[in-house]
This record gives sequence, C-alpha cells and structure tokens, in this order.
Amino acid sequence: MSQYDPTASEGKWRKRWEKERAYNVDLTAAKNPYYSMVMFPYPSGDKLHVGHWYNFAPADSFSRFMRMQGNTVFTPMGFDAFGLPAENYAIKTGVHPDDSITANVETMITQLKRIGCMYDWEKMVNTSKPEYYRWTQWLFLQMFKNNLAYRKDANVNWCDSCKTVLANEQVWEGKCERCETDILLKPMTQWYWRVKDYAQKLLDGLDTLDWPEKTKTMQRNWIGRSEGMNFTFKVKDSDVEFEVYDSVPQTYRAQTFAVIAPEHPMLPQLVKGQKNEKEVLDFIERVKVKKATQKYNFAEDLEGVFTGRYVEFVTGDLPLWVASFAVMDYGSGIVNCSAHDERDFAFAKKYGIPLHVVMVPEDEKEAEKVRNLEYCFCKDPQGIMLEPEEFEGRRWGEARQDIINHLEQEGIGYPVVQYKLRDWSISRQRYWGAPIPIVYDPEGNAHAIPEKHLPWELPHDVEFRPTGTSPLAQSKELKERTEKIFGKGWTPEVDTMDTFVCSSFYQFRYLAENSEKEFVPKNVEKNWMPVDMYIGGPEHACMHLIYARFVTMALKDFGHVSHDEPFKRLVHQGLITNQGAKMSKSKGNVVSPDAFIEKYGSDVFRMYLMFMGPFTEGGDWSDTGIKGVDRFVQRIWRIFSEKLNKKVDQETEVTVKLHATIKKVTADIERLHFNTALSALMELLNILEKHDAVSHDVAGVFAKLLAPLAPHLAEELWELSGATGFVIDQKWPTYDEAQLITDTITIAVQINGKVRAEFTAPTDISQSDAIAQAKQDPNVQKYMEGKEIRKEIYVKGKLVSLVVG
RNA sequence: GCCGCCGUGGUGGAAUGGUAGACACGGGGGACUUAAAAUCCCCUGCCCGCUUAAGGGCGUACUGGUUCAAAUCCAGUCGGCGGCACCA
Repeated sequence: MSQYDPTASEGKWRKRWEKERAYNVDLTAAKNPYYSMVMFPYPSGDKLHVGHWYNFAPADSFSRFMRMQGNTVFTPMGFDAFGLPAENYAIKTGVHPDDSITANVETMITQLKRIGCMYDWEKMVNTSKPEYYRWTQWLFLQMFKNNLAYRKDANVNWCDSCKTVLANEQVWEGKCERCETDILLKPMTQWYWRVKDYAQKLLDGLDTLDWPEKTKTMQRNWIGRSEGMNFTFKVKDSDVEFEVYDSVPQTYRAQTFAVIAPEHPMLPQLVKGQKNEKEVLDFIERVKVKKATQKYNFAEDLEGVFTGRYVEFVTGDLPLWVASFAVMDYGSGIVNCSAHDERDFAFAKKYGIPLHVVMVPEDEKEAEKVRNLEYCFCKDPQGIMLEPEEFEGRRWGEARQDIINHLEQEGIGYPVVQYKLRDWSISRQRYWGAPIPIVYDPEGNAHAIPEKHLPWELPHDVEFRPTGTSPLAQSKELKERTEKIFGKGWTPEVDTMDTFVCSSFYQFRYLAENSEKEFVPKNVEKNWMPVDMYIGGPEHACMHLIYARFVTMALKDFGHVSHDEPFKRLVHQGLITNQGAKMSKSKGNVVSPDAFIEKYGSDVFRMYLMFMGPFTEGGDWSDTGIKGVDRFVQRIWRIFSEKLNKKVDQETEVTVKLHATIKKVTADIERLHFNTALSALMELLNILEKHDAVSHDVAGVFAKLLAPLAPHLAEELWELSGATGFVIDQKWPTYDEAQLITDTITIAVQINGKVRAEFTAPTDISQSDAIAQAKQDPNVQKYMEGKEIRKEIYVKGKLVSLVVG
C-alpha cells in the first residue's frame, strides 16, 4: 500500500510550477482579469505564524478557484518594509534596517513559497527599496502640487520613549500603541494631507462597495458626518469673532454660556489682562496635558474655569468658560452650551451657571421636573418646544428643519456639515521611512524636489539612537547632497513619511512591474483596477483602508488612475486564537506552523485551517483535529491509487453524489465557506470508498475540486488519473442538474408539527399521492384516530404536514 | 453609555423557515497483530422503554410571540466578543 509523501510531492510540484511559469501573468494581454490581493505582510525576523497562513492560504484557494472558473488571476505579494520594528531592532543591535529587512524578506519569501500560493513573484514590491519609495515620494509631490499637502504647526502626540510623533490612530488610551508610554504634547511643524477634503466622497463611495457592513459602519462612524448650523459669536469688547457649530440648533434659545477648548490658540490673547489670567493659563496647561495623555472621562474629568470674557449672541451676552470637554479638532473649538445637552447641563450644575429650559416632555409631571432643572432633557424627538415663540408647541424632531430655515432667514446662522475625520499627519521623526521630498531655501520656504531627483534616497550615514530630533538631521551626506543640488544654505526636510503612505498605493505598483518610468501603465491600470478581491485583517478598517481609498480618489482627480475606489470586494479573515487568547510573543502562546508542515505537509495544514470553521470567523487553535485532515489526504491517495480502473460501470449512487458535490463545492468556495466545501469532498470520498473501483473521470473531477484547497495533492492526483498538464489550468467542473435526481426520495410526515413517520416514494410523486401515502402509515393513523384533519401541506420532495384536532 | 456580531452534543462545527447535530475530533466496543502503531467495521445529544425492538419525552443561552412548521423570523432578558466613546 503506497503512502502519500507530502514533502516529496509538494517540493516537486512547486518546482514544476516555477519552471513552467504557471503563475506568471502577462498583465497587458490578460483576458478576464481578476485581481486578487492579500494585505502584504511586514517582514519581521520571526517565521510565518498561523495568522499569516490563515490569511494567505484560504485567499489563495479562492484565487485558484477563480482561475479555474476561466479568469486570469493575478495574485502578487510584497512587503510593507518600512516602519518602527526594524529601526528599533537597529537601535538595539546596530544592524542597519536595510540589512535586517533584506535578510528577513529573503527568508520570508522562502517560507511563503512553502504555502504553495500562486504568487507572481516577478511583480513583488518592497516598500523600503528606492525603486518603490521613489513613487511614495512621487505621490507626495502630486499631493503637494495639487494642494492636498500642507504644513501646520500643531501639538502632536509625542512618545518620549520612541522619540517620535504618533498619529491619533496610533495612540491607545493616552499611551503609545507600541511601547505603552504616556503620550506628551509637543509643538511641531508637520506635513498633513487633506483627507478631510474627501470626507464626503469617502462616505458616499462606501455605498458602492462589496465590503462587510461592519467595516463600512466603522468607516462611517470614523468619518462622522454631522449636519447642523454655524452661529457667529462676537467676543465682547474685542474684534474677535468665532463661528460656532451646533448640531441641534432647535434649542438655540436655551444657550446661556459658551465654552472654549483649552488648546485653542486664541485663548492666551483672550485672557490677557483679565483678573484671573494666571489661573486660566495654569488651568489650560494642566488640562491640555491631561487630555492628551490619558483617556478623557466625561463624568470624572469634567472641569473648567471662567475666562472673564463674554460672547454676544441673540440670547444675550454669554459667559465664556474654558472647559475640559471642548475639543479643538472639531468645529471651531468653541461650543455653545444649553440646558438641553447632558454635558453642558452637568457643567453648568457643577459651576452654578444659569440654565434656561426651552423644551419639555409632554408629561406635565416630567415637564415640571425639567423646568426645575432636576435632570437634563435632550434629543427627544417628541419634546415640546417652548421657544422661540414662532415654534411654541411644536415637536423637537419635527420642527428641526423649519427652525433651521427660520434661523437662516433671520441671518442668525447658516447650515453646515461637520466631519469627525481629521487630516492625516504623515510626518514621522524617524529614520526608517521614505524621506519627504521637500527642501527648504535659506528663508525656510518649502520647495518640492523636482521629479528628476527621485528617488530622493534615504541616507545611510545616521546613528539610530533617538535624540529627539529626526535621525536624518544627522546625515552629512543628505545635507551636502541638498546644498550641491539646490545651493548653499538650502536644507533638506528631515522627516520621513508614515508607513501608511507606502501601503496606500501598492495595488498600483504591483501592476507597474516595478517600472521606473511610470507610476502605473494606463491601459493595465484600467484593465485590472479596482482590485476584485482584497483579503486581510479587520484591524485596518479605519486606517489603511481609508488612506488607500483617499489616495486612489486623489490620484483619480489628478488624472493618474481611472477609478475612485481601490478595492471592490473586501473580506476579513477571522482571528486564530490559542486557548482563547490572541497569539502573541509576550504571552508565549504563538503556534508555529513549522512542526505541522514538517509532519503533514502544507496541503494538510492549510486544509486544516480552513476546516476549523468559517473563514471569516477564525477560531481557537487545537492541534488534535489536524489528524482528521491528514487521514483524509491519506485516504484520498489510497483509494485512488488502489481503485482506479478504466472500465467501471458507474453506479447511480456515485454519479448523483459526484454531481451534488460539484454543486456544493462550487457554491461553498464562492461564499468562502471552505469548511463545508471540504466536508462535501469527504462525503464524496466516503461514498467512493464503498465501491470497488473508481473511474479515471471521477478521479479527474475529484482532483479538480480539490485543486483550490490542496494544490499540491491535486496535481499529484491529476497526474495519477492519467491526465496531462497542470490541474490548475483545467476548467472547473460543471454539474448536471438532471444527474442530481435520484429514483426515490424520503418524505417525512409531520402531525401537528412533529415528525411521526417517513416513507420512500418515487421522485415525481404528486401532492395528492404523497398525502394519501402519508395517511397510510400506521403510526400516522394512530395520531389521526378520532380526529379531524384541518389542514394538509405538502412541501415538494421533503415532507407532508398534517394538522389534526 | 452607543453601534455591530455571536450564543447548537464532550470538542470544532453543519443546517438561514421544512426530518437539528452533516463532516470531523475525542470517547467506547470489535477486527487485524506476538504486541503496538497504522488501518478497517460498529456505537456515540440527554432521558424513558426493551432480551432485541417498536415507540415516546426533552433538547439549539433564557422568557414570550408569529407560523401547519422556528436554531433560523419578531419582542424582551442574560452572557460573550469586537469597534467607538468630550465630536457640541
């Protein structure tokens, strides 16, 4: 009895695929292009972990399926190679990031190849190589040229341990996401990209995408569109005016005070010369740091101080307070406050600021409580308006638009739309990233580096030890290069770009085949974009996946690409945990695939991951179940190598099961239900095992159905079945609906909803015959005895339901 | 607090209105073997019944509802997971 030897077989087929360039795609000539991508990995020094396999292997199975369906499938692979880990490693060991990354990429490629994916390695990208990051810089220049890049002095999130600025997304509960050090504030000049300009477009585009609803909802919340009105507040005894945003302008009459964010740049000027100037300034300093460095808690951290200033509004002169809860990055940083907002209400109560009620509940008892300021009544569509008098008696929800129109007519305010989304800070005070292609003249003005000087290379002569300034500032070579090209006194920008910039456009660079001449060939881009299927983790829902969409939209507006959206269909794989916990080095619960691959081969391992449960749900790792998949593989091999026979009178049972399996496996892989596709194949095998011989045709179909899931074994089986060529080049099998029909069927009989009997009948039995036959069953008769039949239902081919009573 | 998802045997899971537990893992029993591994066969939701059986009851987190029929749809409750949370 021959044993299947996965190690020998898998190596053999990988070599043959490579030799015959089975997975290399001619991008210009492709028919039915299907672009299938996974989120590219970071090349860490560690080996591939279960999470990588769980992402890449099922994604590959889907790609293989699409290929056999007649598509030219392009699945590239690359490396998101810039970023902190390599730099931190360099700081620790002195190994240059370029060296460690190059080595890591090499070992990672070897490991990735063992999965047996259809990657077209000729189109690989590595974001840390000059031939890639010249385009990262080119992208920056496009943004700069089109006024989507700007510089702004801002308090940035500063991690004193990593010595770097962090994006809002990288701050976790006031701590650095990486090292958990408390964030400090540091004023710095940063480059920003105007994502906010695209807020509406980013929002609208979501409706066109085949993405998980959950992810779309997360993006919608992240973008945070809100409709309301702006009012103008003039500061009393001053020329200063503020536009103040209000999302519930219905209750504008209730406004009795206003608050300003502690971070507001005008604040020092406003309080200058006030009696309590020092008190206010001290408060601002303290709260600013507190807000930036720890999670703000509405109830516990509610505090403020009176500025001594008043603002003029139609409701009178409102005292202006500095309040901890006011946010600088939303609206104008000034908030109008009323009795009809939970926070405002709590704040006013705490500091004894007068409140004025303009809306009450319908219930008179409750209304009385609200009038007496016993609790805050807000945002209830049924609330009854007391003011303004033109709207007295109307409902809060229903009167909204009328009040807005009224306010607009009266010139008190004007409608506006606000977004929570903030512009993207792309500057990083780090070494290991793409240098920002900007130089400064002796007066300090920013100039774009002309494209002919790209790639603007990352200098090599830097110390990695963080000093608080950007590492590039130490490079003599960079300084000299800048002066040589631009003139004496010119200085280079020393910040590098956020790695999310690198990963925002790689889908185009795969298509460019690393071309130096163009960002992406127009015809290829038009033919292949958008990406048909993008598979990766849900953790990127609000960063990478918004940035990539923004960049694509911007590039389309600049005329470089032809579509607004980069990823037509998105799927998130589930998470594989170990003993219920996320696998991590610190917990020491990381499962290494290596031992399993060694023992069972890559086909078994990837099938086991898929067999564990639904792809999008992940699951908890267990290493006992893999045996079952190994047995499946060995049984396939044994059955086909022992029972294969040219002359087989195929029995109906086999034919029916075969067609049913084709149908089920096809539907299941389409839905990414790999677990049930596999169980269908196991069922088919269980049937085949009962028969003495198996035809070459059946073996061939089995090989094809198996090809997406176990690519190596399928080739071996295809060869065994006597066929030539690669199984992956074959057409996906089709089933014949007529062959699914059996001679007899089993019909269940329900009495009052409970199954009491079943009988076999000809497939084409009529409704009346089925019901008649059901009634003849002795057990059924027992339940019908002395009772009247009230209703008879026949579900074709499945059951008879009788209602008696 | 808000939004979303989920809850099924000892375990992973299957079934998206039509015979709950497919397919596996684990467990029990048997065959083969000097023995073990491997392999093969049978049993395996819980309970009642029985020499064997026929049959019956209960059962998809909980409580109700809709329906001839509910794991599936609706309402509420409890538990778990994920995201957001000062956005005026």
